[in-house]
Amino acid sequence: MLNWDDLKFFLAVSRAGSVRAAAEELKVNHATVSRRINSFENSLGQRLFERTSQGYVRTRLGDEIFNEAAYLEERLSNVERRIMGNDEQLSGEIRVTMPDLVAEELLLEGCALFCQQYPQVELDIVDSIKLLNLANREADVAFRIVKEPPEYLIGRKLAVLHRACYMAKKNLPLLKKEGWLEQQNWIGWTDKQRRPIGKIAKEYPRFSSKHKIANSKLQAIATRNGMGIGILPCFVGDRDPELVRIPPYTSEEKYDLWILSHPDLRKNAKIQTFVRFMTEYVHGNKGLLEGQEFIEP
Amino acid sequence: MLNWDDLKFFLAVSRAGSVRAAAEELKVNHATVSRRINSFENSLGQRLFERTSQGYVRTRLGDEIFNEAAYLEERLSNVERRIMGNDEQLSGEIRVTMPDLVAEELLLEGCALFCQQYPQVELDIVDSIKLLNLANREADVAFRIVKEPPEYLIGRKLAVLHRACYMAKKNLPLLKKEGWLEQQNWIGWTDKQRRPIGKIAKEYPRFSSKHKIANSKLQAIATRNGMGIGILPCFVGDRDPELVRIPPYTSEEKYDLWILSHPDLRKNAKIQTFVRFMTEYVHGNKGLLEGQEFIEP
DNA sequence: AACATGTGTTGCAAATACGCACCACTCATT
DNA sequence: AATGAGTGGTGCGTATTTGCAACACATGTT
Repeated sequence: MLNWDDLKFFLAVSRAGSVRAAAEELKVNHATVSRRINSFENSLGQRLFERTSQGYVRTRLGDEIFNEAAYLEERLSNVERRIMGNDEQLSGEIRVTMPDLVAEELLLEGCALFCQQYPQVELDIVDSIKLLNLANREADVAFRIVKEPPEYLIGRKLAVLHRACYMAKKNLPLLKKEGWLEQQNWIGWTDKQRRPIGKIAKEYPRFSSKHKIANSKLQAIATRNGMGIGILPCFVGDRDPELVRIPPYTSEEKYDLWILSHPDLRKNAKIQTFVRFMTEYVHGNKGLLEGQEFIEP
Repeated sequence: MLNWDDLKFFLAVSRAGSVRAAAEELKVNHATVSRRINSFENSLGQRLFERTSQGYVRTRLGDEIFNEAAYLEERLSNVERRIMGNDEQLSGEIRVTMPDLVAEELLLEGCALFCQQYPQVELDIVDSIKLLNLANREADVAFRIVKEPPEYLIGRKLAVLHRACYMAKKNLPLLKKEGWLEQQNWIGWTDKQRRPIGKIAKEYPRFSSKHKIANSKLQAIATRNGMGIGILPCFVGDRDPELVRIPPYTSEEKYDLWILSHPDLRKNAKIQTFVRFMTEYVHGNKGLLEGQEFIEP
């Protein structure tokens, strides 16, 4: 039986005049187009195109089919419109979940831009520490900070999150005092993690730990107020005008930021548009996330 | 972008009312239909069918699409007809090659039926011992008697060919004479094979070999005329009214009959129709080929 | 003449779709 | 109840399809 999709390829090549141009239009690799046209012709036992050095030109049979196929495509776009929602515009709801810190500092801005561009789409944003279950479809899209995402989800790594050590900017004059920095303390997270780990923490072996604040946002505020040295994500610290890194100003990569969705939604136009949009948005702010926007004093 | 082929599945399920029935119509596994419908709905973000215990029932959206899709299918048949029509005129020819013996005894009858049902197809039948090259399109379809076909071709095993030992029916009365059978001789093929090989030959260790006839058809005639005991394919011997098997009437499997074509033609409708037709035809005569139609006297 | 840019094809590894064999469930018949 | 014939769903091994990258060839430019 005829493969309907083959006609789509036939039309694209017909109009574009070459395999490569058609491939771009169809957003697939040009080798795929080449092979599918060849396979289509084989299945018919007929040639639809003459191969010239400039590209593909329809044969007589190709011409005959072209008109019918073009008409079909036209009608098909009606179906598509009817399915995709009555407008060309995307509409409906997208449920998104994201960690509160990145949400506040960065992602919400991106979401706002998205809503501006697609006003019909309604975002249901859940800023939750708890990992919502994408498998159960509690959310359509998730931003997560992990090293490796679960393998049953699909998505991309958006950025490598860096962190660095910060102090309150208002204490900057004290830094010149000999021995002052050495007497400072970390701001602790929990009992177990009173001593920060990672290579960056080893730069300051003599720091002690004081306080316990198990929340990133509050850690930032505490640091801002001079309660100690905070290890904060660069996208928080570098952007905060009241914070400065301490010497030697280096940052350390810790986790990765991923955007994830369920494989079933891989072909869903609305979801994928959102994913692409946010991916691009975050890439635009990659420097901040990866701690490259800090300028040494 | 919409996958046009998904509509084909949508239509089939729509009409058949269940995944399994649609699968049969589409000649694919029902799991495939199930998964494609689910994936289609996921890509739309909307349901096209309600799942009931009796099967799939269209939703309101499904109804809307159904009309458009049904119309598209109708128009699509124009394309198909046009291609087929063109196919008839330009290359409405299938080149088939087959061994002469099976051709005469069985396959040609099937070909005749095929031509009757598809009068627009012209068969170019080459009954040749020499193996034509399917890769060079010297033939589109080949019937071959082998144990294992070359792996660069695709096809199916049609039957296991059996052979048995025959004598002229007119000599049947002599069989009652004590010791007559033991004095008979094989009809030889070539020098090297003057003594037949295989387990069936061992049943008659005392037979000598006489004559040399290197052609199956002529061997049959020779046997018919009482020149000796012939080892013949069952589809020749069992069907010949002038031949009978000798005791203990057993048959032995020797080669397999295959129908083969080039992978490039895997999707060629004409070829595949022919292959399917002939496969079915030969299956209908399987008993004869496999020597099960002989009734012991 | 060398080069860049256009064309389509092909080998190979990875992604994807498929068929098979099973399962769970519903419903009608025994 | 027990059975059988429907329904759809799922895990797994395999077959097909795809993308990538490297080609080979033609054409126009430097």
